[in-house]
Amino acid sequence: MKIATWNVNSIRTRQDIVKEWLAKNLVDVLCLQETKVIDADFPRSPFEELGYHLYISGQKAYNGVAIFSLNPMEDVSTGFAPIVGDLEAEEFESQKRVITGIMEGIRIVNLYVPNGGGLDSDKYHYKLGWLSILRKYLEVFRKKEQLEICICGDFNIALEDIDIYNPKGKENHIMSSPPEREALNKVLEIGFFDVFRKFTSEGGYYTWWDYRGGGFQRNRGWRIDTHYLTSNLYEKVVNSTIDKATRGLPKPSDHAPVILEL
DNA sequence: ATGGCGAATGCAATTCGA
Repeated sequence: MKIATWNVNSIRTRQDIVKEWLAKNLVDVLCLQETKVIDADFPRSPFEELGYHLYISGQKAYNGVAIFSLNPMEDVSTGFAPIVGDLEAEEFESQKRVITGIMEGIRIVNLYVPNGGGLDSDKYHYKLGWLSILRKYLEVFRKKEQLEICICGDFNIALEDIDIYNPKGKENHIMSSPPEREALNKVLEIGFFDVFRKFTSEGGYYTWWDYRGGGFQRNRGWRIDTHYLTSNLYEKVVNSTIDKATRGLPKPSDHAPVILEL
């Protein structure tokens, strides 16, 4: 089984690229972020024609997540509220960044972590608060279900310096500041492991390259899109790769898809 | 340090992303 994650930076703009990629790769599950479209306007048919079931949670202009699955998913929900309660989730429900469902006994959680703006901005604190609720959300699943969990998506955090092309001075940079790393590490302490690092320990592998300044051509990138797995699932994974070639296509997303194989 | 590029909105210029 293959589970992929891809921040597409607008599903309407990237519709053809995603369809062609899926037709070639036919992954069992594709988790998308930054779909940037309300559910009523989501381009469903190209993907349904390939045999996928679509589970979507979008909004106007920003954010938006979706899961495409070859087999139907069970117990699909969107946002934090159905899991942690309305009161805890209240502040975070207007931005569509979370969708989950069960696929072949695996709880799959697709996330678009807030960008965070500048250090110490309102958006930065929103990001840290969001990660705190995410921890509670995942703890509920761990307690009430006996399922292995795959969380994947755009985390907007590079956990280690080797995940950044030039880590020098990046402790004061969004996506690599110590409080962000600490907040994500607290989530992972529940029992999640970075599956890409099971296979690749060296640096130089990235999933996002800035559109500006020839970031991709110079391989000035960041590894911020990942799968984190509970231990039994982690042990079963046989491969984890980044499809860097998609970033070199005409009119690409600034992120490349990441694929794991069970 | 700054700005650069791209998308959405909505029709020019601004907001947002990372």
